[in-house]
Amino acid sequence: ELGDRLRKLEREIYLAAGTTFNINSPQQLQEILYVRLGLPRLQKTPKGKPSTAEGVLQELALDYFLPKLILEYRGLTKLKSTYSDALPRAVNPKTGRIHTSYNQAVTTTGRLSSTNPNLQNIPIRTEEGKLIRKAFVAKPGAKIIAADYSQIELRIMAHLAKDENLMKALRRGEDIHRLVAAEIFNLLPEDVTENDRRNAKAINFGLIYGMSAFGLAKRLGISRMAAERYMERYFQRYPRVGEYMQKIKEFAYEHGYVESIFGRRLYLPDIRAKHFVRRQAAERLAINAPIQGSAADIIKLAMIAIDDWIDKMDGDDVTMIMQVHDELVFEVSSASVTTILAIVREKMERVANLDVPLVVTVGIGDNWGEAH
DNA sequence: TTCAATGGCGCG
DNA sequence: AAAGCGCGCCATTGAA
Repeated sequence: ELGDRLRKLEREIYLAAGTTFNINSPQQLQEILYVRLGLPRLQKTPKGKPSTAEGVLQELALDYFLPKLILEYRGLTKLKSTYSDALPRAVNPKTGRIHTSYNQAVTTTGRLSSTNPNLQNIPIRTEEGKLIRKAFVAKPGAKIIAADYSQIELRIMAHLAKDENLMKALRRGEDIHRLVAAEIFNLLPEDVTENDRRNAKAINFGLIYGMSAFGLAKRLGISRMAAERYMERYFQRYPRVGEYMQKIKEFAYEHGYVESIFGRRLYLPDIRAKHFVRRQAAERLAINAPIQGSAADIIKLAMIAIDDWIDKMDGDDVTMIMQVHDELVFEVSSASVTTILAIVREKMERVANLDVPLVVTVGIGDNWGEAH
C-alpha cells in the first residue's frame, strides 16, 4: 500500500517539476526548486546552500504546489526505509523478537540511547506512523502496558525553580498548557483558545530548552516584539522560573558545571568562552541539562525499583521490555494486567519526592500503539 | 565495497 | 552574526 501511494506521488512530483529526478537527493531537489523553478530561498544549510528542510518546504507550500508533494513523499519514504523495511530485518530468528541495545554512557544528560535498532524513535505522531507502533504486539495471552511520566520536565523545572504559582498549577493536575495560557493571557481557563494553548505550550517547552524570544517568534510565526511580550508576561506570573534560569547560568559560570537533582554533573567549559555563540550554547545546556538529566535519573531509579520488585515476584507475569526516555513498556500476562499496572504506576510515581507530584499515565493494549 | 560528510527527520 | 535540548538512522554523494 505504501509502495502504491509512493509511485503515484512520484508521478505527480515529476509532472509538477517538469522533469524526473531523485526526490530524496537534497542536491537534486535544490536544483529543481531554486534554480529551475526559481522558488524563494528562505533558509540556508550550514554549508550555505539553500535548504530544503521540512520547515522551509512548509512555508513554501503556502504559495506553491510542489513543496507539499515533496513533504508527503519524504514522510512516506522515511517511514518505509527507516521502519517498514528495516525493522523486519532486525527480528532475531531465535527469539522472533527485536532486541535493541540500550547504551548507558553515551548522552551528555544521563539519558539512555537505543541502537541497532533504535526503538526510541518509533513513530507515533501521524496516523501512518502509528501503524508502525501497532506492529509491536504482545504475545498470546499477554498485553502491552505503556506507562508515561506526564510533563516530567515541566514538573522538574517547577521543583528546581520553586515557583509557587507554577507548582500550584501542576498540583491541580489539569491541562497545564491551558492553565499557563490563562495566566499569561489573563483569561479564565475556559476562555483559552486552541491558539492560546499552542502558544503557551511552545513557551513551556521553549523555557526548558533555553530558547530566546527570537526563537519563540520564529517557532510561533509571530513578531519578535510579540514574543518578547509573551515571555515578559510569563516571567511576571512565574517569577522564580526566570530567576532560576539566571541563577543556574551564574552557577555554571562560577563552578564550570551544572548538576541534576541527584548530583549528575555536566561540565561546561564553554560557559566562559569569549566566542558568544559557544557561550550561548553552553548557557542553554546549563538550563536544559539539570532538567533533562533529573528526568533521566528518575526513570532510571524507577527501572531499578521495578526490576527489584519483578525479581522478588513469583512467576513471569511481567517483563520490562522498553524504555523511551519518559516511558516504560511492559509485556504482562492478561490475567494480572490491572494489578500490575497499578503497582508499576505507584512505583514510578513514588520513586522521587519532589515539591510537585510525579504523575504517570498508563495504558493497556494488545499492541504498543493501542497502549497509548 | 566501504567510509565519512551532509542533509534530513523519526522520537522524547 | 546567531539566536531550542537530547539522541540514531536513512539516502545520497564523492572518494578511497
